[in-house]
Amino acid sequence: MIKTTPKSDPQRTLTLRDVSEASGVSEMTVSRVLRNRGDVSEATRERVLEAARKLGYVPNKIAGALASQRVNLVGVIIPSLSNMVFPEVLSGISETLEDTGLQPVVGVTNYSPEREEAVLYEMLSWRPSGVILAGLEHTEAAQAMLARAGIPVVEIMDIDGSPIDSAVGISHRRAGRQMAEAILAAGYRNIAFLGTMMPYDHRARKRLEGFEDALARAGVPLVDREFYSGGSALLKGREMTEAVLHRSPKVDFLYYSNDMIGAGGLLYCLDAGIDVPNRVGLAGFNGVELLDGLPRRLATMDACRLEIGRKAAQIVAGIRGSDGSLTLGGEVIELLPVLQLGDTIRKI
Amino acid sequence: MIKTTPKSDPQRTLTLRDVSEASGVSEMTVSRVLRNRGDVSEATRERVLEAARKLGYVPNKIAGALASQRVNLVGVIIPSLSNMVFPEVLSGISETLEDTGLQPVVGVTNYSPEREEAVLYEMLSWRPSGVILAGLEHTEAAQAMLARAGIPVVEIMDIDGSPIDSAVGISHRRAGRQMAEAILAAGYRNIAFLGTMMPYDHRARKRLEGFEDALARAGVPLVDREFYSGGSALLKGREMTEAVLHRSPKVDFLYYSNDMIGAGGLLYCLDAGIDVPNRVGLAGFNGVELLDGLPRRLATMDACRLEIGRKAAQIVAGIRGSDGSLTLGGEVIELLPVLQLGDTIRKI
DNA sequence: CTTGCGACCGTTACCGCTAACATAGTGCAT
DNA sequence: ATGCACTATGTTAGCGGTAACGGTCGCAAG
Repeated sequence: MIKTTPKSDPQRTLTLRDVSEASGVSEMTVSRVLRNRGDVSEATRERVLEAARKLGYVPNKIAGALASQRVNLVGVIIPSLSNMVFPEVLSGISETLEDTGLQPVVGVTNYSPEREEAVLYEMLSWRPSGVILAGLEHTEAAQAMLARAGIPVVEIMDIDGSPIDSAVGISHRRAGRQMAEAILAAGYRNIAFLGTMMPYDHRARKRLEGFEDALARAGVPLVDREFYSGGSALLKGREMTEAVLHRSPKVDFLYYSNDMIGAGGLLYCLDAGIDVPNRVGLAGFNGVELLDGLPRRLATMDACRLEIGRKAAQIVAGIRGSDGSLTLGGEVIELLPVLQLGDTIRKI
Repeated sequence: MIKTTPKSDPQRTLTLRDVSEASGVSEMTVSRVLRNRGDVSEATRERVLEAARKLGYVPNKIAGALASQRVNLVGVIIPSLSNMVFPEVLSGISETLEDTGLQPVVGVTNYSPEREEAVLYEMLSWRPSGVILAGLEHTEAAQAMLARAGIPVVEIMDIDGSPIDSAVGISHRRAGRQMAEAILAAGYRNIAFLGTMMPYDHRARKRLEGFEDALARAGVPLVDREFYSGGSALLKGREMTEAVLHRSPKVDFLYYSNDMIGAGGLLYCLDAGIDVPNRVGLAGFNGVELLDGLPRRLATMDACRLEIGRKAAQIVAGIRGSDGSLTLGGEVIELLPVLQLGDTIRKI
């Protein structure tokens, strides 16, 4: 039986057969040429490429993936894009995925476990060759799906918990402790916390836990705390700072759950003529680039975002690290954030 | 012929057949249940759903898409994620796509036409049901691919040019002109421009063109200009502002190509004790949320980002707008940005 | 003159799912 | 009883590629 394609419709989307007919070889040979696989003579290779180019053929990866059982996609699931934190992780991921033939596909959950589950389901239904997702907390169904998927799963950002497969991140509890210790060492004793209210921002919660833990060990209670949700973080930082300083005048240190509200607080203090870091000290978390432009350098901790992205991508792609190490799965990689004192914690 | 699946391997990825065997109906019926299509009795529906749930079945969209020739993906191609502008457009897109069954898939070009072409090729090879991409400037090959693809194509952000299919955006030339007129009306006459150097940021270029055009018509030349690339925008804004004000002391207005460097400039001026807006006026572009937290409100123009995302998604999804209008393709929708004078242009 | 082998290219049988059509049962008016 | 409309389910034939294997041809070695 000879199959032919109707020449009539010029806008039909092209298939391998079109290229094969145009170049006088079999579909298989065209496929081989376009994938650079198997032996094809230089002459036919060029003939095929020429035909494909002229026709404007774009391969159908759907068919290809179904036939080969291989998909060059990696699902990346993150809580938010408006955070500046996650785009940076993404950079790390796509950067190292670039020369592996793998491609990241991003899904956003808005910090909702249910949305995460839905996004994950959708992604797995495209049979990606790996999944990278933020955090260690997921719905039961999501965990089951991941465990069943039979692909590398890397949970990033956080390592305080038990991963499904691999994990790359920092210990937020330890980060909170470290910051508390630095603050105590600088002599501050009336400390307040300002942060997000999001019930599902587990990492911010863990930082606060570590922070309070270290304070408690030194016998220093948290003097005040203030939470927010939504809105412009910079503005919220201003407002919350004003509120706390009015409500608790004796407060001498403000620990923010992220740099953005910390920056807002810093701007407020400078505006209000408050002596930073002597009257009040400030610290944030993340080490965002934005801070470089501020009048004073906010104390913060770098969360190793780029490096987390890189390592996670390496695991999914099965790449050796720069040190020659190969992570096969089931490993936990802890990165160590660096404390940057900046200009908003007084030197001892 | 009776097909059976080997029960041996418990980690084999599941197919419709597994669910069909587990629930005692044909694959087709399972397919119908899972897609909510066609008539299925309540009894079998529940039996099937139960079996699917218990097995942890995740459909294979690759096979489904190939068979049905329908893919619920929309390709979205943008220059950058670290700009805050594009995530907001994305929000608009995903928000309106949410209840259409369509799903956005994001690709990033880093302002490189070649990367855009590569990303587009990759995307089209997944046969999405629509493409949304930033700007009207693309490589020839990219334009050809889009024209051949036979799907809705929406070019966003900019309308100063000729679109392939549909376009939603603002006129950046006009935006530049409007800002120039407002600045002139406020009495400023020694105006400088500070912006990105990226050769492929066509929209910034067009704004500058419109800006200079309006100045020229009033017989006012641009006194100075300064370009940057890379680095922290806020910091660059500070540095560039300092450089310009030193080099051209008579400058009385600084027009920035985006709000981020504008904010840096504003912080510099406040630090340096420069009287804003009397000694020097400032204006940016975009209306980013960040600005709300600044000590003074920077003059800017809202670029209608959310609305652009929404409209673009509506076109791709074939949804009626809130006014009942239905865009079929080939239309250009111009949105009108709103000038916000803020506190950095003196009132007349 | 075979034989063997590698380079090159074609044939066949799927991949997992769905469109389209076919079939069996059921109730109801004729 | 007969036919018909309608519901609920099954059967068949692909979708557009690719893995695996088969064939052909030219040429050097036996």
